[in-house]
Amino acid sequence: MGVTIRQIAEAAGVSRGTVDRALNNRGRIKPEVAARIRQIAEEMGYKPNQLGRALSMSKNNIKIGVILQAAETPFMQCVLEGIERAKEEVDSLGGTVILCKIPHISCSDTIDAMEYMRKEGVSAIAMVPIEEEEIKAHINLFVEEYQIPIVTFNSDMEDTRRLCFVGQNAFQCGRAAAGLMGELVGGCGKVAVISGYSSNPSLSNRVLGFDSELKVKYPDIELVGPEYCFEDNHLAGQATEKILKENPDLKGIYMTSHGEEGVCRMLSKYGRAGTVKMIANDFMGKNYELMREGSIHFLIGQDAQIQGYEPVMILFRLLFNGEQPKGELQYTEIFIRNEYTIPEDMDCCGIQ
Amino acid sequence: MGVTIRQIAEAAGVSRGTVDRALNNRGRIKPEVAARIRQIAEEMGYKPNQLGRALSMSKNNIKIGVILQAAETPFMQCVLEGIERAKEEVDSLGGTVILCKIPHISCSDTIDAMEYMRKEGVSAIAMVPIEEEEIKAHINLFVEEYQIPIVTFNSDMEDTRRLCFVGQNAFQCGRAAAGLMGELVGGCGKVAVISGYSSNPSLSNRVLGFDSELKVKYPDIELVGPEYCFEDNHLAGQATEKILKENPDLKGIYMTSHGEEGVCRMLSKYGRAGTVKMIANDFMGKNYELMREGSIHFLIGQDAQIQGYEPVMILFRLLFNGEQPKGELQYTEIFIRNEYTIPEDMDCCGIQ
DNA sequence: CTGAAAGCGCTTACAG
DNA sequence: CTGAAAGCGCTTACAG
Repeated sequence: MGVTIRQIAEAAGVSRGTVDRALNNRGRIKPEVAARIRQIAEEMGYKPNQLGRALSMSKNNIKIGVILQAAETPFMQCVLEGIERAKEEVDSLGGTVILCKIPHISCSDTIDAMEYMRKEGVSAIAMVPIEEEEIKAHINLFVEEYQIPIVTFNSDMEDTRRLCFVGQNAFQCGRAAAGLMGELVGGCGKVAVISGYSSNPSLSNRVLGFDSELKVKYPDIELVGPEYCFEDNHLAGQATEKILKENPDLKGIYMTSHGEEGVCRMLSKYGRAGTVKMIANDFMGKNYELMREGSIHFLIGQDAQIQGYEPVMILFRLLFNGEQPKGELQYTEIFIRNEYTIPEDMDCCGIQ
Repeated sequence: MGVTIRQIAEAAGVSRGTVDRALNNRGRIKPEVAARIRQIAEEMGYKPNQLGRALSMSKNNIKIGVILQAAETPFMQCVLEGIERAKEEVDSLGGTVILCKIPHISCSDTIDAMEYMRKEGVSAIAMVPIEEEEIKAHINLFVEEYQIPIVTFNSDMEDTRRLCFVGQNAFQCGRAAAGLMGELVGGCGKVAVISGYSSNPSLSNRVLGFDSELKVKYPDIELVGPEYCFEDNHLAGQATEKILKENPDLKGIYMTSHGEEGVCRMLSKYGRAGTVKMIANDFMGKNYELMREGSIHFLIGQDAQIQGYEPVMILFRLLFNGEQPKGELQYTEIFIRNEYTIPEDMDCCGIQ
């Protein structure tokens, strides 16, 4: 147990309020007195007790808004778990978190949500942005005009005044896949890419990272595709069939996005499951199962929970302690898993 | 902001103390009253405010002891960081953590540390045990006689009354390495193992897991070794040279323990760095560097910080909330990294 | 510029 | 079995 403000007040012969003013630079105090108190506090090794601080400040009620897109998808469900965890922590520290879940992707709903939060009097917002000029303008409006700091997560919106971004470095994710694939196929042969949507920047960046790194590090690998499957198993299966027919000597497939089951089913049908090396993304759906049975060789994942948790906590720390985020780009870790490193007691998101 | 005990008291027409007794099963309350209060609390959606709770309880001063072995090693330095983080958190919640760092491995020092902590009045101990009957007996004595719960970390001590263990599943770690190596060398050829000490159970388990999984999954791989290098670069180099001379067609090396630099230097000398596939453990020393330059292909790591952090927090949660640990064996995650998934802004331990 | 007091939500002796 | 009160360490109007 540490030194308290009361002990310092006694040692300095002043009141507790005066110590508070000195230590927290609140002004309205004679500079000499403040200096003397600060020195005494230093000598006594004073460390403010966060508990007292938080409890006392809980009158202020820090309110943070969170806007989630595509809330119905499994991935966002995991992100949501992280948000809920942060919410519990903020609650227990006397703050409040309000959440808007937007189904699918909607620009107008997003703007409505932002406006709603402003009316609710939030002091900060964490949100998944959408690639739209209107959203961009609104983010800047909130930050500059209303002084409401904004953290983006999952997708970034670089050319705005947002405080920082929390999410995956998709390009690097693709490179990691390339490094794995290069070793899996022994550095030569044909490797295909199946992606989800050509319009999705995260997925495109994975493809880009994968392609460019293969070209640099494994120039003897020939790239096939990308084919697009719109995250649909049936379409993914069709794409796989097409690729297999055109490239009977195919050695590997990298999937940037969902549709893994469809691919694996088709590989099985052609007797190629396990021999065509496969790398997929995210610890969800049937992916662990497919890895256990040998159809998927590596899974690359992001910590979805952290993507929900951190943005909220970054804002809370900012508002509560004045603590600035560590950097503008907070990339979440890129996990590589094989069948031996599947967590045993995992939550719905497959992260331990 | 949630419902408070005061609001419940008003709603129920009783005092706050009575609500406290009802909600925390403290007895000395008429069962019907207790039941009614609990129902009201439920209806109002009461969640205890941890802040008020902690501040109030900080009078009790929960004291937790931590005993660290081989504290001078880089790995334990990282574990130490986790301990420090836990200590800060416990401090800020009104508790105390006292720490004994034991240099090298000493049975008598460990017992002395345990006795010291008991005299200091700790309510629980987190410790790295040593494989000695005396330690085993002492752990049981503390748990059974003195009612001081003990959590082991880093190494386990299975047949004792310790509450739980936090650390790596070394056998599984070896299997993960086998899965990687099998793919790296294309499922056939000669693969060597270099370990640290034959007497260290963690290292032996890695070797065991590696060997057994290769036999099952890649029967065409021929195992060489294990050689022992006592975590010394020079000896590791000699072992490597011996292996290379006896097996000019060597395709891979798995190192369970330190001495990586020595191995890589020798591989370079023979012009085999990069072509002999290498898998090593832990994100420390020069390992990331060796991976960047292509000498090491995969690193398998454990979250050393968590190994320090969790044991302390498990005990704190137990003493503070009566929260039981989730399971007896809390295996930390097994991370696989290639050169593309090296965290950018890492602390000394190489974990983000 | 400084102090005395009330309050944040909970727990805990102490009376009764 | 129940209540009234003090206290944990801090912040914040309110007086002066």
